[in-house]
Amino acid sequence: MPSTGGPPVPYLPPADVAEARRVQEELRSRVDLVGPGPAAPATVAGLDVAYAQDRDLLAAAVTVLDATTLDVVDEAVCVGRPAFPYVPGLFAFREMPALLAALDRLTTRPELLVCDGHGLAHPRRFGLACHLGLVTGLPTIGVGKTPLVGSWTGPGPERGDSADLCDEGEVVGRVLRTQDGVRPVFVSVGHRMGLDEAVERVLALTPRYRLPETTRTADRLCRRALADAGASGGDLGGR
DNA sequence: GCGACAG
DNA sequence: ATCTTGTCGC
Repeated sequence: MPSTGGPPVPYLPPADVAEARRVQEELRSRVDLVGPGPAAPATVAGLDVAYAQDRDLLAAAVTVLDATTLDVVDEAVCVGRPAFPYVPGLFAFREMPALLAALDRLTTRPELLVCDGHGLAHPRRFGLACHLGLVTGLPTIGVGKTPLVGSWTGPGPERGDSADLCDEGEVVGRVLRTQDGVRPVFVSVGHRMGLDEAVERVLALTPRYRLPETTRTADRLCRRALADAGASGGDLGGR
């Protein structure tokens, strides 16, 4: 029986920065960094958030893709207010409430979540992808566009070339070239997934562009939702 | 003490 | 994240 990492973890909004760090320290041991995840997932979801700083608004989007065709088969958004200030390393507390609300609005249950941000590659080894994995119980992967922690050498210039991302003497992720000659992305395990497996999934999601199709579709959706929220009066909701 | 710092 | 023109290259 594949483990889901124990009993469900509720999402609890922290009162301040110190409490947020304590929550991460407490939950980090419950992450499953090995997996394996689904051998051949039928669906993969992408999550992303867009901000309108000046209006104190945010839109969280989830798109569910057919893992083979990469067509969008389901999607949901949630427009709301940032739930926490932006503090590097505590990023999850800002976006999670809206992301969870969007996930709740899906009509299907994706088999894998690809997050816009890191998982294990985090100062306390508990980035957004890990937290989202524990709370949803789903396998998750973190894909960051820029590093938060760690150092590396390489990777080679071609699609598929990669190098270990190391921090404090441990491998916390993989720096992966998803297209020939483009800047690499930073892949790390979120939950219920091994690193090699995560890298394979990301490559399967990047047949053409630097970023996974999941991230690209979710990005377009949350931007559109934010624009609509401004055009249609400004009331929240998500439909 | 000084800088760095996912989105 | 977001604010933004032009520019290099396929």
